[in-house]
Amino acid sequence: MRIGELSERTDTSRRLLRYYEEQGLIISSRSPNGYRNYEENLVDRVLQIRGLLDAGLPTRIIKQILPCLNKPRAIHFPDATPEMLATLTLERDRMTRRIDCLIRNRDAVSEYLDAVSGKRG
Amino acid sequence: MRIGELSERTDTSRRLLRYYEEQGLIISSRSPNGYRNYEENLVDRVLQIRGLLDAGLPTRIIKQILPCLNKPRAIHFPDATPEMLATLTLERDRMTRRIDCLIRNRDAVSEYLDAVSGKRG
DNA sequence: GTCGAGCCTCACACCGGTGTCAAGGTGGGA
DNA sequence: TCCCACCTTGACACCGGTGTGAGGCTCGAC
Repeated sequence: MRIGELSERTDTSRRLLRYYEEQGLIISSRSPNGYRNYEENLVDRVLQIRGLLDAGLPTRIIKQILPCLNKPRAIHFPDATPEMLATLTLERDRMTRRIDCLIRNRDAVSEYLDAVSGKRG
Repeated sequence: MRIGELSERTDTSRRLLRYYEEQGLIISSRSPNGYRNYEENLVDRVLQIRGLLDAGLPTRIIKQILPCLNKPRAIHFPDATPEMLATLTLERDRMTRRIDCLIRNRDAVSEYLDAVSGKRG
């Protein structure tokens, strides 16, 4: 599909899609006329990227993480250098801390909302 | 305590502490000489702010959330306007989605790491 | 052939979080 | 008294994610 369709289906501006490509997060083939061509699975990938970005990860980390997140994961391990594994481990731990922190605060907000809605009203 | 101590204890630059104050996330009294004075509990609060920022929330949202996260929560409900409750509800849901997304991806990374470490090595 | 929609690249601009530096006040110890 | 560490405000600058617009090409429909 072309960029317009991908843009609509992922609710992501064309600008951003080009940016993600520039950052190496997604790839596209080109038609003879220079138009980008996207595979069907890019839809999911873009949504995943958005989610990770929204979760606070920078593109350069996402770029490292994405290759591990493909479906037939166990089959074609990319060439995992020790540094990359270290980065991934580090990042996984960061994510865990982030998750814990988010959960704590989400629950606090939730409790608060419950309390407010439940009080004398 | 003064800004230097708070900075050390929270591992946060003085610059950022002033910025957080400027954004209304923390408050300080002033000594006659103009120096900022911080209460003991600011340490926890700053750490919480850092966590939320790191989790991807912008300061203006954190500012709204923080008042709900104080210890004697059930006691002094701040004046919760309907708009604010709506914002909080919205943000809570965003946090939940973020959490889910982070967990999914964290687990995927984790699985990948497990697979790599477990394969023929 | 021409018009419009969609695509291309390039570039400037914004905003939020943060670093850094300048110029200056404060205050305790040698 | 002087020095140094610490504080103040203010400004400029960066980086990453994103918007926007200019100038130009492509392609299908009329």
